[in-house]
Amino acid sequence: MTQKRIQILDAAAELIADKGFVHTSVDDVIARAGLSGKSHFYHYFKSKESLGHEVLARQFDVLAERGLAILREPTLEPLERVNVFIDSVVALQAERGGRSSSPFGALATEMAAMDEGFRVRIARVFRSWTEEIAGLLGQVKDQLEEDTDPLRLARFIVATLEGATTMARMKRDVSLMHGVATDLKRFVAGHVRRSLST
Amino acid sequence: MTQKRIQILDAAAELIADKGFVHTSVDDVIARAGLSGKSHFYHYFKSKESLGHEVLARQFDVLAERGLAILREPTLEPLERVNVFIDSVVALQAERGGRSSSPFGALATEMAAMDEGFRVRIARVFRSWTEEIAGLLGQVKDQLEEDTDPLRLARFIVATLEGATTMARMKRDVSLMHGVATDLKRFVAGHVRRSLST
DNA sequence: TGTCCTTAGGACCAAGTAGTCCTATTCTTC
DNA sequence: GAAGAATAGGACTACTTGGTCCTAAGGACA
Repeated sequence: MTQKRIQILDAAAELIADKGFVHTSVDDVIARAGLSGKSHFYHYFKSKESLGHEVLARQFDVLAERGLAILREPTLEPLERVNVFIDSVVALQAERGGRSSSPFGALATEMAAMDEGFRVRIARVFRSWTEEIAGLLGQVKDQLEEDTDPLRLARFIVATLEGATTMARMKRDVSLMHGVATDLKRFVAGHVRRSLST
Repeated sequence: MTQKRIQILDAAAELIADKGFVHTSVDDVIARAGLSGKSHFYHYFKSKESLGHEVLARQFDVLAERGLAILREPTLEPLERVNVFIDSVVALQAERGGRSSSPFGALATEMAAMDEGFRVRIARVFRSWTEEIAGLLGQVKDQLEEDTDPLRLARFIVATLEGATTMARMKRDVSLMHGVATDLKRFVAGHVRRSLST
């Protein structure tokens, strides 16, 4: 029952990642997902817009599955988790050959511009990542320099990852993400108290 | 003669920043620019697409030049120029009230997805900034820590600024860019040799 | 066997849009 | 004052697209 639904979601995700949401027609999705026609599609989704919402939500879920698992991994030191998280974003991007999506992508930008609902959803994704990381940093605040603001640092991390992703996609060069990740980890390390850092 | 053309370009830029390229109709542009009708518009532009190209090109020029002008400002110390550049990106975003406008905004992303030429154009802006910054850092390499890689650091700076811009736009909160900018400048300062930094 | 969900397929509508064409009037400029 | 460009305005075409509606066949399950 949900099987076909997921097929549709996947087909749509691919098409959108490729051509953007606006340039993906319902008929495209129907063809790609192997549906019989409009009625078949509308049997599963109320509208194209709701499809878009679900695609975004699903994309976030996929990323969240990986990302949040890392950020909550109890066997790792909090700061180490942040590092592994950074690497995982890079890895995910590399593995998808630069054509990712998710909030750390461009599809989001396009969708946000055309629909306020989408924008809000994406803003929420940014926030949840930021808060998750900030929470983690807050846990180890005693290990950080006194003037370190966990929230601000978290925002910085998220912003940089997002920027690196976009840059990599535009330049068609995933490799540069590694360099950015290296510096980003160093940036985080720079907030660790000197007395503890060695 | 070019006056009206510019009016049209400006009107289109505003509309596109607001609703995206696809959702901006030629009639919208006509209304906003105060033209008499289709014929009036097509008197100046060959097609909607060519209008899009020109709008984008114009924005890029303004932005790229603005950035490069700062990075090449001879009266400032190289490292100071980088700081001013960072601030200027923030200022630009703030001044436009978080509304699109950046080269990595809605239009650029949307167009990049559907047109290879646009993508290349965006990549070029990234590259010119990155190279300019890297060159600047290279000039003062003797003032920097030995393990500092100018190119990598330059990429980091550009990526972070881009990410912060996108995040600010999504969250409709320009203020968070200030925090990112502050941290970014501090990070750059952190690469200056200890013996020189005081 | 009967019921309900799924798949099929197509007709159709309403709306919006890019772009063409045609005719006039006004404004510049030589 | 004549020529050409700019402005005005509207009719009209061709096409795409989201979405509705209707009918009917196949499958699952009780």
